[in-house]
Amino acid sequence: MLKKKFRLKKKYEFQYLYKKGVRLHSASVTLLCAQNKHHTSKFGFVVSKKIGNSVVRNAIKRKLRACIDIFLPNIKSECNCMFIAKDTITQKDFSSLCLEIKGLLQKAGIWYE
RNA sequence: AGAGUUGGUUGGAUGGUUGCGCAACGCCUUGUGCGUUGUGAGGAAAGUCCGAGCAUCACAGAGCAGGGUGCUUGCUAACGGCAAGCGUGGGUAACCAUAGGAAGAGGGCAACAGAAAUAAACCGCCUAAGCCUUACGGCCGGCAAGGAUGGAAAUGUGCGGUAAGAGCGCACACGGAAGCAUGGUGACAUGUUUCUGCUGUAAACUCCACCCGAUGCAAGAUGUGGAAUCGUUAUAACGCUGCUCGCCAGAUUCCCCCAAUCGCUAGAGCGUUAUGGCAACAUAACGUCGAGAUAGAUAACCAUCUUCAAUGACAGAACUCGGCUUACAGGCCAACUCAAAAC
RNA sequence: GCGAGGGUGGCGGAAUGGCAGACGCGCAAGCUUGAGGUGCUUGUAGGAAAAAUUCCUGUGUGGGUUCAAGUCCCAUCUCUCGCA
Repeated sequence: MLKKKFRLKKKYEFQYLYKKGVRLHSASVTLLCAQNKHHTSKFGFVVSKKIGNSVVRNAIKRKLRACIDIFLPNIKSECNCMFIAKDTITQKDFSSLCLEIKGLLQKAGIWYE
């Protein structure tokens, strides 16, 4: 699970990403990312009310956080990333979601082996 | 064994590994740190439909308007909740449903159909009295028994009565109102006497009785720099309520900042036992402390046990309680009803 | 968390408790034209029956009040909006 220091918290951070972030899409997730001035990368997760009730939404957020926790050593620092879930995400299981996010990070150019 | 009714209960347990929130303690490299220990969602946490606490708003106040409730007695901090009853309706029954005061305070509405819709005469029935006519019959009239309709046509049956008829009279039945008696705390029930035959609608307005000040933790408290406008002994700008009164000397807007800290969890709390009560519930004693986040923590995997099964339902605290309503895989328990084979 | 408003033909959108679907758009058929457009007329909720026509179901869903409910009351589902 991802610790709090790696998470996006403030509203202005989210607003900045919505305005300036680079958008990349996959089947069930949208990634927005941009450079930041800190030493660490930060991650935010957005799941809208349309996707399901609170139990479903919390479960999706947990899965996404677990995913990033696994990939954290392979991700470049100094980058803010936001993941927006689409409604198709409810049919995905954990392993295929991980592959999808790995592909997105590679597309964004912030992945290194 | 079948069909069914009602109520209650449960919503896995233990251990391990990897993680997350909060609290306490410890460490040193003093911070977006590490370690140890403890603790960490529900029966509905949900819907936000009611009722309270708490907070702010003249001094929390008055009147009007507006809103709510509506059989009785009790319970409760309070309630539109609950319990026990009453009346009415449904069901073979167990049982279920029930916003159930007033239409004699007042107006309003009742489409279409029908002669007529809250009072009547289209068809119909009748020529006894009066007038005309030799007579048949007609005029003047009388009647509301029968008849298309409709949710509703003014109580039903029989006898008398009559020209024809009619609660016009009588008997019985069915209501309604008032009085009295008995039982019950009461709603009401039973009996009886007198009068009486009145359309429905208040979940439309209304009347009657009772209740309600407004806003909600995005309440509010602490802290915080600058600018502008309005007001300052008055008919009070602004605010308290929609309006009127009454009260208040500071108020409003914009920019900046933190989305800071507090509020934030020991409470009408929970469990057991005893006593009182048909019950809801109350009282006493003993024990107990069980989340407090703020982009928002509870998860994943494994093993063992209980189990038909546990991989499985509905579903995630956001100031806190009491209810109501709705969603829900499966399991368990209790009480009762109907039909009837067989014994 | 707190609060407010809506749901009616294929679409938008009316309707005082009284024959549900005004009106507009769209669609279909006919007339007009050499042909098309425009214009005019008629029809158009769904289902069943060969047709005239008849029957049944229809205002998000389920109950209730009423003779009668899109309308009044209760519960519920869903959509939209506001409040720092």
